Amino acid sequence: MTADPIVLPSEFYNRDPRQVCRDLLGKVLVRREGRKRLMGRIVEVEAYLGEDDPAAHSAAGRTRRNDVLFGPPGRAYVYFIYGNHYCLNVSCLPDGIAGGILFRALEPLHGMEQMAVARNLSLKQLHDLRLLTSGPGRLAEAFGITRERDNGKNLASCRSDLWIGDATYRPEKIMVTRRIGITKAADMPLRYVVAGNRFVSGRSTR
DNA sequence: TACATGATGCCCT
DNA sequence: GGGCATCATGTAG
Repeated sequence: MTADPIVLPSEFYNRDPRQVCRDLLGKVLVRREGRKRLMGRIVEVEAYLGEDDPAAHSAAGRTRRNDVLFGPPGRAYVYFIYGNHYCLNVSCLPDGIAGGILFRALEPLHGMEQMAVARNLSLKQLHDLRLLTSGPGRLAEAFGITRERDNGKNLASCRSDLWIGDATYRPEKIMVTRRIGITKAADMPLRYVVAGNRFVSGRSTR
């Protein structure tokens, strides 16, 4: 087994979500299951700016549901959507100021078999690895992420069983587009993708 | 207490 | 390309 990547400190997230988005592309999401590891390279994220962003969960002010977004940076904000799916976010900006980033797609790096089991995919379906982690609901399911288990967890600590590590990999080119699946503030360019990466969600991989 | 809605994915056509 | 499952949350009443 290769060594774990170095965990990114909470200061990394203590900035404008748009800047964190750019720097997060290419980093690695790690799930520790005992001695085993699930790892995926971050290739698609979306910024949610806080109380001034109509599309953000924090737009209506602080509630029990979105409390993590208002808390300290580098924490996991997990919510349940459409009665079916969990989505993973990380909080940004200092304690008291809302802001976060939605993880939309990963490139699987390690533990693909276990991800397939978590996604209820057969070996035959495994011919396309995009089915594992392309899309926010998919990647959450592949990594076993739920609100009960992970909401509020510190992603900036390698003592957590879910955290984000640095990587030597740097995306050649970053593309910025509109965010997916929202109606309010839909034309704001706040979705960041690794250009040309085949694990980016959506129809056109470009 | 009731109801509308949603940062999705899957299956069918 | 479109319909639909399925439920936590927030808001209205």
